[in-house]
Amino acid sequence: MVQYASPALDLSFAALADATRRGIIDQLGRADASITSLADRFQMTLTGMKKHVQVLERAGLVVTQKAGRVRTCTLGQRGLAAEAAWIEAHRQLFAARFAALDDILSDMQREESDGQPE
Amino acid sequence: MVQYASPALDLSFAALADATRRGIIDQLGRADASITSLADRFQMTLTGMKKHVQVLERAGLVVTQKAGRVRTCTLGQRGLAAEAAWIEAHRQLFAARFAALDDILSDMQREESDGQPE
DNA sequence: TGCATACTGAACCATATGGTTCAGTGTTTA
DNA sequence: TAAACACTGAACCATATGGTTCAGTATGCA
Repeated sequence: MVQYASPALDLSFAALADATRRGIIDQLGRADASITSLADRFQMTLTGMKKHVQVLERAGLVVTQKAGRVRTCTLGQRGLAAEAAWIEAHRQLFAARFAALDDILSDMQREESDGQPE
Repeated sequence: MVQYASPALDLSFAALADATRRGIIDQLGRADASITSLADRFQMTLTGMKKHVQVLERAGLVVTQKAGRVRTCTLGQRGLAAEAAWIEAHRQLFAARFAALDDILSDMQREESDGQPE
């Protein structure tokens, strides 16, 4: 497991690769929530939910704070900026590749029609 | 591992959660490549590279085709549209949550200054 | 024909992941 | 003060991941 690149993106994309965790982000977008309420909603043990929240926290997507006996989870201020940036940059890569392909295809078509005037 | 949501996003975010695989996408953005050339560039065995390519392929991000004895890898036409859509939608969620917090804070400030006129 | 190339598949390994249970610890509240 | 609540941590389990090696198979070229 050589590391030539962003461990931050590793962590956040891995965090997003699980439906439960994407659901937690959805949920926290509506309102802050305790571990217990999230565990209820996603039908999971407290321990299981805590692990998911920790994954999101390590990725910087969620922030938690303990007040008394309840730990409240909130969306992290960092947001999804870095992830959006990577995705957008590479969306253009995909698009450019297909544009290049289109060029080749239209070149081929031009050549073809050049060979057969009208 | 209950599944209430998009296994497609599970696959693609998981595929993106690895620096080598993000690097492969980078590379394929510049030019199509064989398994061998990718394995060379990322200093990995053929078998190891093949596994990465398979992960990308299962996620629909890469398409491969075998001609003779060489398998050529290309970016998939599907692109990163679904992933971009999810991220953008949730970026707004994050933003909205902080806008709400700002409102609360400015309310608090207003109340405070109301109590202490000039 | 025969050797080099390019991939493929099985088997293996260490570590990570997604979950559980059980046994705590610290906080509220009746 | 005692019971209920909210979380925490350790231990365990099955499966997935990221890699390897080794032994093929199929293709291309001299």
